[in-house]
Amino acid sequence: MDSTSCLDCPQGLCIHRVPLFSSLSRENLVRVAGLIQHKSFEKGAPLVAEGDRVEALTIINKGRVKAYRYTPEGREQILYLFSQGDFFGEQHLFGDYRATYSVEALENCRVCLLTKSRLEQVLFAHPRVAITLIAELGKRISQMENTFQSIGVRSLDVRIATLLLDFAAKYGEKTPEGTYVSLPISREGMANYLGVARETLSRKLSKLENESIVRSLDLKTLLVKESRLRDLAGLS
Amino acid sequence: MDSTSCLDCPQGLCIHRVPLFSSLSRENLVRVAGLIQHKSFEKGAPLVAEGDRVEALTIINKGRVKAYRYTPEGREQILYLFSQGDFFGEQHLFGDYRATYSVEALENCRVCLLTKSRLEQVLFAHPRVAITLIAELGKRISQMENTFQSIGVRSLDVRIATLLLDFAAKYGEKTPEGTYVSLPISREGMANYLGVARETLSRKLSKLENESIVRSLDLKTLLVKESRLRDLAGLS
DNA sequence: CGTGTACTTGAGAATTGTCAAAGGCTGTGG
DNA sequence: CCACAGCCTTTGACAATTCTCAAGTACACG
Repeated sequence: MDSTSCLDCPQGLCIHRVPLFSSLSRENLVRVAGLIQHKSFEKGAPLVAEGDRVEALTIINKGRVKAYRYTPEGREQILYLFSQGDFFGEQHLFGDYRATYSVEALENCRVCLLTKSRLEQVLFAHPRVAITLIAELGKRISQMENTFQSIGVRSLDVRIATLLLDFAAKYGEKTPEGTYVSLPISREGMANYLGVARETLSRKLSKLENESIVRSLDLKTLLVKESRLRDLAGLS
Repeated sequence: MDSTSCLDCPQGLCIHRVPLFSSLSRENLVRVAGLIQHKSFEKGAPLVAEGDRVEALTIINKGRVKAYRYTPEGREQILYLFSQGDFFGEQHLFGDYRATYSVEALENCRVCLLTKSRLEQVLFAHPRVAITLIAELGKRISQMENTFQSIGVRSLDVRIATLLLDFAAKYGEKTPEGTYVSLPISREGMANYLGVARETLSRKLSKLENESIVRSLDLKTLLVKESRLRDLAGLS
């Protein structure tokens, strides 16, 4: 849990990889970098707890994290999976000031932190960054709309195919035999994400395995045939 | 479908009611007002069609509209219901440039339009507005997270209670006998919104009526007991 | 006052949830 | 290196919920 300025970054300016600041010139990038702090978290460590006061925008530099809440019934509901270049916390900086979800490291990770006042400073000085931020939020909203729609879809098979395709796009590596997907979460996590029982997901995955559409190599690794998933998802 | 500047607004500056511009001084409000155009739409008229090129941020001035898509199965999936003070189109101004959903007037309505270039102009000149916009987007994301979670909730009864409470908060009028809710959409619309069959929603509403939790006065008007819905929704 | 649309209700089929038991992987300690 | 404990996952059987199809009813509109 060390905390250092971005200027001390071993590989130089890490924020050049953050899309949020892509509109900045090298000079301004250096200036912004000076405002950023770093932290590292070990697998399983909490980055934010629901109800916490949020002080900073967090940008993922390395590793994956999950954002989740507990439902009234005590089930963990995953809202987001963030990885390199993603950010979170912006809703709570200019609004309620309290985190509405918890965030936990799924792997060892490193993040950039930009406090509220420093972010405001950046936004005032660089309107282009504000517009990029607005665009990024728009993208996130669009993604949520897609998720939302796929939930409205009655068929669970379609929703599962869609989820696997999302994972393949984000965490997959294409090979001639298919796409190797490194799953960020357990079956239980996926089931909760989809809002179904763990057992139901198991059965559906088994069915897909029988049909040679996916193959479970490892609990955290799946070999999937994207083209056949697309058929199922109705995208074709 | 007349189109006039906001300065010609009958009741003076209508944008003073738009939260987005709440940070502006009267003077700047007048300046921004000059950049805004108006349009009126009759009930049933399309404001945007999916796939259209989006040229302007649209702010609802009067009336209600629905934003929706068609699922692959041909079902209409409602994504948002917007009413006075709400806005839409921002995702498509700084990103894909194409609308990812259609918008239709549910009642006669009037809207304010701010074109992309003019909005950028405003955001550059008034960083405070950009921050307000970011905050508003954050709020919308939070709402979507809530919706998302309530869909993750297995029990349909809970989801229905939550929806009715949302409607009561937005479109309800409290009286000693309960809250009179003017429903913006049909039963079919609600069912699609929840992602269930029309018939299932009917049955659930009948059950709620038997338990004297809601009373259907009219297809578009419901008398609901909010406290009992809150019990059902598990909020209490 | 009819006609069409939207809504409600019923019955059986299909899907999913729940509970219980068995299987498999991981890590620790002998 | 093996045995075992603990946890996650899978499978099975049955219960509960929801969907689909079909018929009947209420309401809005011309």
